[in-house]
Amino acid sequence: MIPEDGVPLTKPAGNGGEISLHGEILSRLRDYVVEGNIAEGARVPERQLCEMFGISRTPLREALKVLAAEGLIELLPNRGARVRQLSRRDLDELFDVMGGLESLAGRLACENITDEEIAGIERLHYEMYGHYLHRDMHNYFQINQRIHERIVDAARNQILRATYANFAGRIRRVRYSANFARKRQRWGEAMREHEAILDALRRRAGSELSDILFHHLRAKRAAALDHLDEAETGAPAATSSPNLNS
Amino acid sequence: MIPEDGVPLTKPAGNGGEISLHGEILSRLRDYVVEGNIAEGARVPERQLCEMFGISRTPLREALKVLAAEGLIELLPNRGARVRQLSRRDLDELFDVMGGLESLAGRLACENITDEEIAGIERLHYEMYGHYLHRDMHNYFQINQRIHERIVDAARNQILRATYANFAGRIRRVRYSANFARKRQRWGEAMREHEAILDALRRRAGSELSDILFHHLRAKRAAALDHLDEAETGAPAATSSPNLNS
DNA sequence: CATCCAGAAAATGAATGCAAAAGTTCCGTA
DNA sequence: TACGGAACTTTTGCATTCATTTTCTGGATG
Repeated sequence: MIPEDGVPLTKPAGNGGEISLHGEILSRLRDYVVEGNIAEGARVPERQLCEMFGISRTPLREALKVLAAEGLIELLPNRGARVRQLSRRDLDELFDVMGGLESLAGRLACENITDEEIAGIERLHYEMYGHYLHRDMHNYFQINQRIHERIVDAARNQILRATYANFAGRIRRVRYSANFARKRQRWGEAMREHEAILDALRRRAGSELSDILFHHLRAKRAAALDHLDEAETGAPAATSSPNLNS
Repeated sequence: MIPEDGVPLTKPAGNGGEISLHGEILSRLRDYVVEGNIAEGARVPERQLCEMFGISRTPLREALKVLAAEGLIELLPNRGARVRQLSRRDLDELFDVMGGLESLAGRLACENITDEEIAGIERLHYEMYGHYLHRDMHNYFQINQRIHERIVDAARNQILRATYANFAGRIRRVRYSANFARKRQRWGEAMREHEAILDALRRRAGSELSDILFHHLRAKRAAALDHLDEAETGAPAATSSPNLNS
């Protein structure tokens, strides 16, 4: 009658050291798909992946079911799995949900964040500002992500954190290809919004920060999807030939 | 190079007519767990469920992996699956995420809802008010849920809808057992909040509705978890008096 | 009497097997 | 040549099998 203990596994977000083969395969396959190793809409070759991972079909198929539940792939009956192709509508929806989650994170962060954490975010902010001044898009983007992650961390909500990570994974490919910062105007706006975010955070103004973050994500969405429209309507067949002019 | 079409299956939320055995089992098993047929923290008997559903272990185990990813159960390596026991902290977090999702739903609903839909919600509201006056808790609760679902529907975001359904399933058992409405005071407050919700919806005041809904859920959370504390410790805990600053 | 350990029984995790469905090839016909 | 369809190959979905691990049982030992 001893209350049994045990460490739960199978976190939604991939953790480092998996024990079960299933968990290991799940993480690796998720990364494999998120990193874009399979074209959107293309088949997920079961047998081939089995050879690649050196396992049998059973654990791989279990991982496929989970990835399907996560929305990364879709299962067609008797026709196997395909990498999910995100429509314009899907992206709209995903960005909005991300906006809602960040909005929530900001609100909760205002309830829980410490002065030290705010100071840390401020440091990141100024670092990011430096990249902005130098037009260093890549590093700007990196720091930007880290700031948002810090806010999510400060929300002190593991479930929110896991959910956020899940959705972030689903749009990661698009986010990278978006490169919204190409537009000077938008970039400047984003910086100003980030200053407002910091300000609201300092004042622990939860509702206000919630609002700012939602609109901030909306602006990101617009930039990212406008870019998508350009790529799609401009040259249908061109898969990777963006004109890098500004 | 032919763009292949096909109807995606494997929706996160269970739909009516499943085709694959796996999907069918997933839905049925999810319902089975959510409805509380297995005690919290208890083992999920693989073999027994196989017999019950009349299938082999393979599709059942696939479903278990998915349910684990959804957070309904947890998998202990070499020791099988157990119904996830939600700690006080988990419940806090889940309610807050629900609050964030409803908050988002309200904001989006203000952008998209039609007058007809508002009229429909108004009818439900007055129906609910009738149940309130008659102290008919069960029907009050039913209508209450339907109103919140209507708002989520009006958000016009399928991903939000699916995510909301997922989390709603995870706390369903607690929500039912919560029976917050037992407390007269809280019940009256909830009614007033619902009037404010309707008002903000009519004015399409997105940010405002977002705020109201979050605090509405926070109040629900407090009521539900205070009730939990009573049940667990025997004495009402005075740990729930957070600063709900705006 | 409690504890520890060996062995049996059961459950788990993964591999393999098999029937059915989908996809492919190839040939006959208009 | 274009089309259709029959036969073959591949893939999928699920069942079954097998090696480990855990859990249960029972008895020996301090």
